[in-house]
This record gives sequence, structure tokens and C-alpha cells, in this order.
Amino acid sequence: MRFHADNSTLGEKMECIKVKALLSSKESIGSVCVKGWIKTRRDAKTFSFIEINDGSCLENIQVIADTNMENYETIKKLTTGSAVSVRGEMAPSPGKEQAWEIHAKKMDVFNTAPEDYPLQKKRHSDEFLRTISHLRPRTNKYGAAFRIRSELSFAIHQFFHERGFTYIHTPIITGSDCEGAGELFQVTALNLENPPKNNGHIDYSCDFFGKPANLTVSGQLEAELLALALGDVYTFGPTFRAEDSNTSRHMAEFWMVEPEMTFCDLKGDMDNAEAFIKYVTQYIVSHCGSDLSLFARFVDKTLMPTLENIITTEFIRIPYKEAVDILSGVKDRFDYPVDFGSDLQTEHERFLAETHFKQPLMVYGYPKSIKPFYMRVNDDDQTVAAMDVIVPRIGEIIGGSQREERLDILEQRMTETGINLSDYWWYLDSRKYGSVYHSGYGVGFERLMMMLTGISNIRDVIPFPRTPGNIEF
RNA sequence: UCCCCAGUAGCUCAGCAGGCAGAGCAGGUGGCUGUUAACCACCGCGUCCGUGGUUCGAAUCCGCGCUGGGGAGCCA
Repeated sequence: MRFHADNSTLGEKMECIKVKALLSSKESIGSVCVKGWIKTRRDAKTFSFIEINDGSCLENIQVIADTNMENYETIKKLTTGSAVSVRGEMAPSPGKEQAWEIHAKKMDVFNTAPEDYPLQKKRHSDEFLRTISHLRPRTNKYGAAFRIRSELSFAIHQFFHERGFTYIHTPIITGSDCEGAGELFQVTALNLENPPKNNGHIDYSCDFFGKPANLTVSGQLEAELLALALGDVYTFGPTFRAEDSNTSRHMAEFWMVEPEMTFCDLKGDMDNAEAFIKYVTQYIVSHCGSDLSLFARFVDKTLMPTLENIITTEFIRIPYKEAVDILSGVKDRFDYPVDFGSDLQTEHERFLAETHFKQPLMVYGYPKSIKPFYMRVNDDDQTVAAMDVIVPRIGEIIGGSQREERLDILEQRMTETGINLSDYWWYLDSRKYGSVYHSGYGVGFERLMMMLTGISNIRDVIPFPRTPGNIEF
């Protein structure tokens, strides 16, 4: 949609320009029109400095409004947060902080923000801003985060597109509790106040799908089916976990990227995962420099070196057993013991990434006893072809594996882990008809955002976070 | 779900060996200035999270609850 300013008083046609385009201009465009929200106003004797932001970039455009303007008295009372339209001449700014400014000829007010507008010209705590999630996108920090979120989404699609992957859509509503992992959100059209019953139990044959249904916890199983037809595929969509998790790294609703590659072993899986992380990091560094600089300045002083390190350094790859050996050699540091056969604790992962190697690493070859049924069993019959990518500060950002393509072994593993084979007849069919070796992984999109921005709470990298007890907005 | 910490003005926070509730910012008024989270002066601002209790007296001490944060588990 194109916006045209009402030029009745100026008698000329003028198209609205985004602040980003205006500020990046090499020379004056002359007469311009800008629409946005007032960030701050400073009054001089015969004029006001008004900074306007339209969300197109972090920076504001400074507008000079002087007493000659017909509605100067109104302009002088404009508050932070008010929505305005400005027309005037683009001119070089004598000030140090900006190259361009607008000498206003006309300023129209769409709507003023009363004095109780919660966002002030000062730093607010993330906790407070979370209580006003409907307004926080207007702050510098959250505006920058959500622009980066958009660019990151684009970079992800571009990475896979360049490599010939097919973007697929897997269902949000599923009939199977995939992987038996975590608590599920049930989806129902039944009247919960008075559900139909049969022998004292809820009669799901009367429900919408004729059986219980849930929100997906992963698109992986369906992605495998598409991969076994289209080659390399990926999904990128919302995922739901009803876990009562209260941490800075978990949400009930989050976005996940899940590539699945045929004729690909664990090494190929790790190669792709490393290339993926490096690619999107490089993309954000090259395309979001201005927004990123805010995080480097105010959120994480070490952000830029950290990102450079991710881009340029080859990720360490060590077998799980070696990781256990390293951790076992560390005395008097961990609350939880390290021993072969149990999963690495968060403190262990962070020690490896932050203290021992000081860079991203991949741990592979976990004991099969702690991993799901679909991971390929290694020849030792003790470990599976699983891998985790661990980065400093965040911990696990990617979890993946080569999938078990041998029907008999897969069935055995499912039986061992208590999964009803008949519910997964369609998944097993993929191993019956033309089964091939294949691999994939899952990336937590929000954790990737945390890594790229230095934001330490996952609730601050998504506009409206869903966590236990929080469904406002 | 478990462990720890916190809740005081619109916001950020001080006050807490129990004795009239404070500052900065924001807001208002005036001044000054091509200013940069502008500056100077003055003005107003409170269910001290809720609820029981101890006490002559509780923001301050104790119990319970609610909310938020940090850590853990689960994982992305």
C-alpha cells in the first residue's frame, strides 16, 4: 500500500518516504514527507527539535519546527509517542549526531499520546517492558530485535534455498504424541463443560478428528517423509510444548527450523548445521549493522567478537565420550556428577563452550539410552548418531541426528521405548519402501535470536511470549 | 515442578538494628540554549504487592498467598 500525504495546503504531490531511505540518501531529496511517532522533543526559543521514528530503522529523523508554523502552539505541546505527519525540506544537519534533518513546513497530528504514555525517554527494565508487550516494539531495543528477527527469517530461507532445499509445511495439529517428548497441548472441539462419555471415559470418537489431537512438538517425522520424496527439505514454523518450564530459555510456543536431508550421514548433518549457523550469523552482521550496534553497546559488550568467532572459527567436534573425559578431569566445579550414560547437564555444556573451548562446539555419539527412538544406532550398539551444537551463553541451540533407516532396528527401538508401533504405521512404511540413510536437526529460532543479539531472556526476542501463566496480548 | 532472591511515586531505585515515606527521571510552570536520554529553578506525586500475626507503634519482624527475577529439571 502506498501512502500519499494530503498536500492540499502545499499544492504539490509528495510521496511519503521511510526514515531509513531518507537517512541513507547521499544527497538531499528536497521536499519530503515522513510519517511516524515522536521519540523526543526539545524546545529552543524560536523552534523545536522533534525526533521522529517510523520503525524502518533504529535512527530517528530530526525535524526542526519553528514558530512560523501555523500550528506551532500545538506542535510545542506534542508528547513522546504521538503520531504525526511532517512535510518539509530535507537539509544537511549542522548537528553532530545526524547527517540530515527536515525543516518542517507543515505538521499534522494523527493522534497525541497522553502524559501517561508508559514509554519514557529513559531506560526501562526488561521486566517492566514485558508487562507492556503491546507497546515495547516502539522502544529502540525491541524495535531492533524484531527487525533482526525478520532479517533472520529471511536469511534462513535464503540459506536453504541456495542449497536447493524444498521448503515444506508440516501440520500444526497432530494425532500422535511425536517422540513421546514433553507435555502436549491438547486440541479439542468437545464441550469441556460436558464432554461425551463412554464407560466413564471421554469419548474421543465424538471429537473433531474422531481421536485425541495435539499441537505439534516437532515436524520432524513428517519432514522425514517429505525428504524421502523431495530430497533435502526444511520446515520453519511454530512448535508447542506444555512443559511447566520457567527459564530464560524456554517458551510454550516457539519457532523451530527443521531441515531433513536424504543420503546424508551424521557428518553431513554436522557440516550443514555448522554452515547454517555461520551463514545466518554472517548475514545478520552484514545486513543489520545498525540494529546490532545497539546490542553490542547496551546488551552485550562482547557481542561482536563473539559473532566474529562464530563466523571464522571451525566448530570443535568431539564424541560424547571425549566430552565426558574432559569433564571428568575437572574437579570441584560441578553440582552434578559426570559419567558415561547420563546426559550432559547445562553446567557441563556451558563449561565446554564457555570455559574449556571458548567457542561453539558439537558433541556427537550419545548413549542410546538417553536419546529418542528415531536416532540411528551405531555399530557399537551403545551409542546413537546424535549431535548437539552448543554455543556459549545459550547452551544447546541445535539437536540433530542421523535417523534410523533400518526397519527391524527401528521397530525394536520403538518397542524398547514403549511406543505403540501401530500408531506409527505410516512412519514405519517409509522404512519399508525404499528406505535410505538420512539426517536432520532442529534449530531453536528464538535461541538463535538470543545468540545473535546477546539478549539473555528468550521472552524478549519474540513480540508476545507464551510462558506458563502468561497469555496476555 | 524444585531451590534462592525481590515487590516502596508513572519509571529506576534508596529507606529496613521498628518511631511523621525519599531521590533521580517522567509530568506541570517559568527561564536559557542548533539541541542530541539537552540544561537551570520551582511545583505536585504514594493501598510501601495482598492477607493474617507480633508490637504502644510495622514499608521495616514472622506466617500464608500472589506476582516478577535468577538457577535447576525438561528441551529448541
